[in-house]
Amino acid sequence: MPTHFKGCKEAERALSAYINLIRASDSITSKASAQLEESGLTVGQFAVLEALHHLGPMCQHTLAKKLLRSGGNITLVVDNLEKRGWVRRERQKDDRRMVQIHMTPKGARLIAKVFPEHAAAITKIMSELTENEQEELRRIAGKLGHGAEAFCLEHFKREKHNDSDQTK
Amino acid sequence: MPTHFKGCKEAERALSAYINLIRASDSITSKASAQLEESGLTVGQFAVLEALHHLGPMCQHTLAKKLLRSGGNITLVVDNLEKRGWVRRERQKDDRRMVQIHMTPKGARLIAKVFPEHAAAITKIMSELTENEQEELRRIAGKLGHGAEAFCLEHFKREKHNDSDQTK
DNA sequence: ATCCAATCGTTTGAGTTTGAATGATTCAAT
DNA sequence: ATTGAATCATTCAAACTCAAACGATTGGAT
Repeated sequence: MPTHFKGCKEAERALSAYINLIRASDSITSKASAQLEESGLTVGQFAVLEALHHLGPMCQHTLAKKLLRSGGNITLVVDNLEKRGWVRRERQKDDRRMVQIHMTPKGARLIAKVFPEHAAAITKIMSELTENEQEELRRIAGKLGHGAEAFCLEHFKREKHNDSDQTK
Repeated sequence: MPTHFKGCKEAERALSAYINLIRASDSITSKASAQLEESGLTVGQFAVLEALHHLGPMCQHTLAKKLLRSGGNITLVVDNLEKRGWVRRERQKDDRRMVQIHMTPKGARLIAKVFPEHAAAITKIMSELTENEQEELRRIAGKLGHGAEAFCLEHFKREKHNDSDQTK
């Protein structure tokens, strides 16, 4: 490498954006996890319960893909959720390789309470930004994260729109 | 506007932005760590070496504050860096509670090689965004991450053009 | 029917991270 | 000088994460 760096200005701009992106993400994550901790939930546990809450029962493999976690990780998280009586495993009859994860009534009550709290906390944190800034952040960050398939909070919108059905 | 669900639209906007932010951060972090892995460095190890590279020797407590990590974590990371001969510990004479962490020549050579590679990788990833988008991302994410004190990559800028401006 | 590859969940080992407890050292106030 | 509070590094237990190896199950090809 010679003394002058080929993309000095470009690198400067990219790294500044990168640093602030990571920092913002860390900051919000730590606030959010502190808030979840009060309910006795870890971030991973919340993600699983929320996916089940909004999308219904599903097998662990689907869960792993949706939450972008390894299969082994899902096994552990579901283990812990099962220990606390928030979900139960149910072997599928037609394909015994799969295990459907169902929320228990207790788990459903928990997530029904915690999710709005969590959403409100996120909303409050994001309210440091103007509406336009939030829109821009969504758009720009969306371009960077296209590799990631689905994060379940995404389905929050749909739930809010068809408000009449909560029957599971 | 009679909204019995206060802030529905607002929450929707906030959560969408939040989800994309986290997703983008995860995506970039996984790419970056994969790239660092080729040099045998973890993200935490890179962060420590980089801090020492740009800011000079410092004690572990300072390192922990700068990198937003726990003291125990820094001890472990420094342990591992020391095992591989990249840093050395040096008890401070004037205050024997503190241990200054110095980079070895071997560590200096490593970070001098790896840092430009890493910066280039980040720059490439961020080049999915236009210049304006990068600027906007930096500005908006900066508003959200103000709680976080200092991430050492930040000092990259100053190092790169310390001939023109020093507002330090 | 039998074999083979793919899929799914679990287990294991290694790494990272935190928080609490511990021990050493320093500094300030007697 | 002695005590007591504060600071710093280390250690430990716990949790989370991944990748790889493994066993069970399924479906397709022969």
